[in-house]
Amino acid sequence: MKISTKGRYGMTIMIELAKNHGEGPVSLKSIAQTHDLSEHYLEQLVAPLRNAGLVRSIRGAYGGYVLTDEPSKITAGDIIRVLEGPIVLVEGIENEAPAQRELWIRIRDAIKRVLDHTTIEDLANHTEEEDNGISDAYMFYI
Amino acid sequence: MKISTKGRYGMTIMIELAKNHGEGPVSLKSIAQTHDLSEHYLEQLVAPLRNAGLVRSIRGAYGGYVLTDEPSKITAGDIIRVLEGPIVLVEGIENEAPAQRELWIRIRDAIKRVLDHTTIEDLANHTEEEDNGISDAYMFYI
DNA sequence: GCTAATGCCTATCAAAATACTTAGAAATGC
DNA sequence: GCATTTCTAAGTATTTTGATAGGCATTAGC
Repeated sequence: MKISTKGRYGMTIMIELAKNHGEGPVSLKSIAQTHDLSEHYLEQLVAPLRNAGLVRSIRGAYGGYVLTDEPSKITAGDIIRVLEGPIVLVEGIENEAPAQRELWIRIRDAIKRVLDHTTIEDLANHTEEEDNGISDAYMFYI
Repeated sequence: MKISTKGRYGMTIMIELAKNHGEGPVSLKSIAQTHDLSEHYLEQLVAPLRNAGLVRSIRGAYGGYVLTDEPSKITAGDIIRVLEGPIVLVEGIENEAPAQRELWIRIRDAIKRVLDHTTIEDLANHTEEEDNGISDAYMFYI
């Protein structure tokens, strides 16, 4: 159970756009360079975001992408859902035994709550200091 | 972001054992038949559960598997972690920008809370009626 | 108008993970 | 001894992931 690079890099793009909101377009090239990612790959990820109406593109030299809405109005869920597809925790869950269904539903609700209550404004404003003490890789195991 | 059949069928096995706790071993054959699954595939899934000490096997005719502990002492997390591996939501998270890290941490904590507070006794006792109204497939999208 | 910068589109591909299947050996109750 | 069951290992088809490649379309600045 993992979030793929689609979701991750997509969040990277959107948070970068949120940080530059109201200051003109941001090019994928600059994001790719800052985060050391493949520009071509980011192009593929931004396409669904554009189709979903979350970003608007400005073509040509000095072009790039801008958010179509305020960062406070865009949630992590909006982004993750577009990029990871409509998230089905378990395929064919409706056929599953009620006992197990109960577990998937609890997990689904927990994730849903986080995704829908976390905006990219929240995240863009998040500073290093608030992370107090989380540093070792193993701390990120569930 | 999906839970694979490993985690799903593993939960199926463990809930079935929980329901029969104290009444002798349960064979994989019976579980496979009840849930219309491949017995051979279940064999592969139960091996890690045995290695992790969650179940004990009884070989030979009329053999099967039993829980090594009370159903109230075994959590969904114990099972999912064994079968899906130590769950890393995001690979190399410690290198990720603090803004994004914050999101993965919130999701991680939410999932963790559910997994560690849901026991297979909870689930085994869960009855159909409590599901009130959840029926359509789309309701399981996150 | 030319050029550089940028977005847009389609195709291809290698590696890994997933979800099994196949084949058979070893142990045990009756 | 035979049916039943666990145990072990290997093989395989499909899907997903994470890109890479090549080229066209649009625009700002000179």
